[in-house]
Amino acid sequence: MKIATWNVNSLKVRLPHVLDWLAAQQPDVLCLQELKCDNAAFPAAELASAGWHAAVNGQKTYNGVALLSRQRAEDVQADLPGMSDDPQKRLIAATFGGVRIISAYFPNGQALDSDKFAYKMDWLKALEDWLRAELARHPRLVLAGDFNIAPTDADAHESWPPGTIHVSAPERAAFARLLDLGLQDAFRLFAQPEKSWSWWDYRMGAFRRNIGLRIDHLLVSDALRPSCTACTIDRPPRALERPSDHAPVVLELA
DNA sequence: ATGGCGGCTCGCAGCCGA
Repeated sequence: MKIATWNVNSLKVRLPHVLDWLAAQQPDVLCLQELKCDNAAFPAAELASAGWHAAVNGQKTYNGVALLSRQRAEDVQADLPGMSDDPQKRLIAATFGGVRIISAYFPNGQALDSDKFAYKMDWLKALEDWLRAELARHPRLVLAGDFNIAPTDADAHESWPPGTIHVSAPERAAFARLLDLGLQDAFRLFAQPEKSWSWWDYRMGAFRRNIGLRIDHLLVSDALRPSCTACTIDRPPRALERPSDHAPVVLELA
């Protein structure tokens, strides 16, 4: 089983890249984030023509997540139960072949003294609380998405200011609490090149200079860990014309 | 590295992302 995650930064703009990537990579499930379109504007027909089902939790302008798959999604859930008043569309979960797969777009947080950072930490707490129950219901589980957290110093270019957004101690502690629920960072189950990033700023030639962060992750439950055979960051899409600023991350399960 | 890019919007400037 092949599961991937990709923050596309506007599905409308990136649809040609996504269709090409799906055709070439043939994943079982692709978790998308930052659709920036509502459910009515979601390009379901174009995807269906290529043979892909979609479970969508869309939002205009910001956020928006989806699960694309060859098999139809089962037991679809949108949003975090603990954030029922939150209008931001950041999570969708469904079951595929007995594996629970979550596509999540974690809040950015902007800066540690921002209201958006408080929201990020609240969201992380709600995720942790829900995930504990979700893991009990679904031992075979993958939490995939744009976490907006670089979990260790090896996951951020040295130029990223220590202690700031994406690398701060409270964010990393929240990430560690997710692992404590019985999850593994699939990327780190395998030997990887140094300076492996999943996001590069559009500005200042960051991709060409390989200045970035590893903030897109696939966390696998303990029950799935023995099945993991590979996890890689697929850089070439970041080099396309008019790319997303994120690259896909791909997990292979035996 | 703090801006520079690129997406969005009852748009033509400002917000947001990371």
